[in-house]
Parts: sequence; C-alpha cells; structure tokens
Amino acid sequence: MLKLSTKGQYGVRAMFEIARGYPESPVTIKEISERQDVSVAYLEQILNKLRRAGLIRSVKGPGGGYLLTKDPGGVNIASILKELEGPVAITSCLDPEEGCARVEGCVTHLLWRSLGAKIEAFLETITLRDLLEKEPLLKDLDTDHKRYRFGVA
Amino acid sequence: MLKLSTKGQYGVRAMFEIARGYPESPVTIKEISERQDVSVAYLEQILNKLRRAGLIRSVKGPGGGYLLTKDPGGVNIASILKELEGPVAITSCLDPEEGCARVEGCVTHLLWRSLGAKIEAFLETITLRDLLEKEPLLKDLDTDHKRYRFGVA
DNA sequence: AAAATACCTTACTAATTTTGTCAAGTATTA
DNA sequence: TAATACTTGACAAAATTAGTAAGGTATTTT
Repeated sequence: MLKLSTKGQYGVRAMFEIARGYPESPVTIKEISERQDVSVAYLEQILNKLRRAGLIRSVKGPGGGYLLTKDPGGVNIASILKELEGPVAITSCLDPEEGCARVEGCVTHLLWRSLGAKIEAFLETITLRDLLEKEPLLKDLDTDHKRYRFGVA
Repeated sequence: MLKLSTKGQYGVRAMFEIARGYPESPVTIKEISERQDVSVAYLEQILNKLRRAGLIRSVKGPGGGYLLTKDPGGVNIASILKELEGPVAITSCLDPEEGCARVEGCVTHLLWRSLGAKIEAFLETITLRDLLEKEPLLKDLDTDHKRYRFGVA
C-alpha cells in the first residue's frame, strides 16, 4: 500500500551522496552509482530532473560532478520527491492535473486530502542534513529506533 | 507520488455504503455499484477479500446483501486498506515478505519506516463512523474544509 | 590540439502492476 | 422452482515502472 517508486527512492539516496560533497567537492555519477548501487544510465535521468529543478548544479569535465545548490539543511525530502514524482496525490482525483467529477458527494475526498497533507508536512520537516547527521549512528543501529528524531515512536 | 490504487479507494467507499445499513439492513452489491459508480464484477472481488478478513459478512438469497460485522466506530480505514493492499510499505525493502539486503548501511531506511508508521497511525484513527457523521455536512461543503475533524488544517 | 572525463538528451522496451471483465458456479428465500 | 444474490477463479487490456541504449555536448588536462 502506498509504495514509493524506485525513482524517488534512488533520487533521495543520490541527493544524500551529493550532499556529502557540499559545499566544494563535486560528486560524479559514477561514485553515486557505486555507493548506492544504481546504474549510471538511470541516475542520469534522475539527476537531470533534479538539476532542471534547481536542486543541484553540475560541473563538466574532469574533476566535475554534481553539487548541491544550497545547504543540506535547506533541502527537504518533499522537494526532492515532488520533482521526481509529482505532487503527493493519494487519489488521482486529487491530482491538480486531473480533477474529480464527484467531489461534492464524495465522503472520502477529505480523508485522502487530509492524509496527503500530513504526508507532505512530514516530508517537509526532514532535510538532507538530517540524513547526514544520522549516518554515523547507523553503525550502531539495531532494534532501538526510538532515539532517532524520525524514529517510529 | 504515493498513490492509492482504485481497489483501496473503492473498498473504503463500499464499506461506507455497507456501514449505512448497519446493524440490520443488508446492502446489495448492486446498490453499492450504483451509488459509488463501480462495476458489480469488480466489487465482487473487493468484497470477497473484506469478507474473508472478517470485516463484513454476507446474507444470501433475496433480501440479502452485506453487513458490517461490528460497529462502524470499530472499523478503521487502515484495517480496510490492509486487507486490500497489504501493509503500508513505502519501499519494497520494508515489505515483511521481501526484506532488504542493505538495511544497515541505508540512510533512508528509517525515514521510510517512520513515514509508513505515521500514515498507518493516522488511518487507524479514522473510522467508518467518522465518514457516516460527515456525510450530512457534505451538502454544504465548499472551500472551507477546516471545520472538519480530518480537514487539512 | 586532442584526449580524457563527465555530463546531456531522447528514444525505446521489457516487466510489472493495475484495473478491470467473463463465465460458471453455489446458497437461500419467496 | 424461480428469482435473487453472493462466490470463485481465470484471464486480459491498459497503464505504469524501471530501466537500457546510443549518440551528443562541454570542459579540463596534457
């Protein structure tokens, strides 16, 4: 239920790798590919979208790669996913581009709308910096997720 | 991003119709089909799953139809969706049946896990009774969604 | 200059999932 | 026994996802 596509998942992981190079070291597609285990060709598609959206910029030629355009703390997860997968729209009738013929009589409309808003709000609170800060802790990770800021509790 | 399949959507709407008949009037598939604009054949699939899960029971023969097995206030949206679409699993590596090879090194694992938990918790708080109570208000609905309990605000 | 590095773009396609339909039942009641 | 209504499993069209492939452009180092 409510699965995120690999494009979105890989996009976030790629942004994490690029964030590690902030502010000075461009990260190449090849490095991202190796570290995150995603093909170069697929990453090209994904990074292109993110670049056109202004989230990253590229440096060509030897020594080049990708760089964040702003501080990792200023890039939230929702903004990454929106570029790759469009707006959060639990149902297609909530997609701004589609619309719904039966809004008025639909008892579930508000429910989905509300859920979508909650998801979006949550993803907007998490930034790449959170992921960067969390990385060192991952080595100790076992079943106690609660101590993390976005743990389950 | 994060779209719910029609099966889940129709399922909730079908359960709403069945809830309207609680506790005594069986609601036929045909009635649900007409009111919610979903084919009888497709509804059969959906209601079968919900019946096997024990959320509804059926009465055969003339005058028959479907009935809720418990009070509308005791049936939450998460329980309906889980039967139709499996557990909330933002990524396939979080699906209990699939698993993930790189959990330990994955910075995003906790993020998706946490988001899934939040979605689930929210859907568990909304019951069919909430939908039933909301229905009369729908006639006045226009842009002011905020007054509803699960409005956006 | 030219070779190497690395990004850029479009087109295409195989696999999967979704969204249903269809046909042939079984059970119950009037 | 006829009508109503649920039950089940197989199947298939359509849409989406998840990539691959091929060729191009820009920049830097030697």
